[in-house]
Amino acid sequence: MQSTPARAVTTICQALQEQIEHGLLVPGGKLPAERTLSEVFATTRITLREALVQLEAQGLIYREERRGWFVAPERLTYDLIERSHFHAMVLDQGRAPATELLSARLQPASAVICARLRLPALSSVVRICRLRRIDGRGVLYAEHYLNPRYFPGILELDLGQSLTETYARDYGIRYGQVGFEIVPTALPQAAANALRVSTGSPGLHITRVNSDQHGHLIDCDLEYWRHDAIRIRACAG
Amino acid sequence: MQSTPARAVTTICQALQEQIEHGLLVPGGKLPAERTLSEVFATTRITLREALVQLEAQGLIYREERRGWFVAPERLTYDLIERSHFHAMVLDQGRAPATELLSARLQPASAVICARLRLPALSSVVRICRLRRIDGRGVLYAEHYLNPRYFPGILELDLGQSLTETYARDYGIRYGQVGFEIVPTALPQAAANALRVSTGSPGLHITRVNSDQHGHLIDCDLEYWRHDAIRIRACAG
DNA sequence: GAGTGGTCTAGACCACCAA
DNA sequence: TGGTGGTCTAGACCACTCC
Repeated sequence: MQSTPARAVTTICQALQEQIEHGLLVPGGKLPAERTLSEVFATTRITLREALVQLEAQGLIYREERRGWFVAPERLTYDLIERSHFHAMVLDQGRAPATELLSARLQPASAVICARLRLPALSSVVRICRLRRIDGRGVLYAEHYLNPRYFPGILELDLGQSLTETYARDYGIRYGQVGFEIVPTALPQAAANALRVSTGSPGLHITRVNSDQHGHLIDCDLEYWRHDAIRIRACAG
Repeated sequence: MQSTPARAVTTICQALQEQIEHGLLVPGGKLPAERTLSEVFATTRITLREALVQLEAQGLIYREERRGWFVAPERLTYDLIERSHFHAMVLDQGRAPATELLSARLQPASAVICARLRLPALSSVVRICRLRRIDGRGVLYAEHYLNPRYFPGILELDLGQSLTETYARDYGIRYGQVGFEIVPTALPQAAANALRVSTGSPGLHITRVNSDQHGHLIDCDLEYWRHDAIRIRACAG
């Protein structure tokens, strides 16, 4: 059937996959060192790494820059329609969310952001960069861009919390229409660094453009997810 | 700023990226041979290939099994809300669609399909496998599973056409509610073969579960897209 | 049949993480 | 400081594509 006569890489993938599926390697657990594994499978590190990269692409294992390889936990389900925010979503699914504020400041908007928010050239926007974790593992790097007109003084608030809740509590703003754009691509430098992922590894880029209950474009956010950490759901019709 | 002192791989990526963005390499065009490129950049094939794989992950270039590397065309925009079908979508975006029927038959449903279509164990389903192309390039491998109860005699019809139109024309069935599930993962063997992609390369897996205008679950399809060929849009609220 | 990509070997050095 | 992962070298053979 299969013309390929059992590649070394394939054999290694299957062996590891079997061990993982049978629970001999637990989610979040660390794999043995690459050199050890390459001895176990009687091959070179290069070949072994190719197998690991393939399992990484499948989402079965993941890598932490310079720390090693780990068994991937279950994906988070992200429902496009039931607009929940990160903390609630993660809690609902029995996991522990955390948010780390990386930076927040007022700055000139890039051309891309001006277009998304329909702002004139050289407008200022509030830019908030955050890292989100599930059970301690960084899964999402997000850049929020807010139209400052709707959010006076927001830089003084606690931005480690849910923005959705801050909007409602401090500004009386709730989300109305939301536009999504989902693109599978490599993680850009900033996202890769924050997620401690090697540069150029596959990721999922989600752009959200948010309007409030009155139809004003209030903000947008650029989300970069580890590709193995997410499953998107939606219902239409 | 950047602690890394300009890796060889990074340098190569930037050089190629620049050439592509400035149109010296046109979409669909073939890159020079790997050995040629490795000489141009004064490095080994292994290192050069790593750079190519990274550009592939970014969606800038793609590979055709044993045929070489090519510059990736623009992505197709797939709108979850405006339920259009493949042919119409592709035409609307000024491209040329094509569909190739790979197989079609009645067979016992797998457990996964039974669950999706809420069928009892060991039910039979119609399974239709197709390859879809844009401007001649294979971008989507799709497996359709139809509840045969709603589609008597469908295996006798021309399945190279739009199923959506066949449903409407021959069975008076239109789509009602549709459920989506989107998961970034490696392409499985069958999809990789059909798309002439190397096994285990990254892809996007979309599962659709379709109801008709009366709310009956009529079919589902498992779609496997080249990760660089698609951009998903949706609007909610 | 020539050339290409797919696969694999057998090393090496460095930077960083953990102990 | 030892071990790990990140990166790179300099080859090799095979199967397939394309001429």
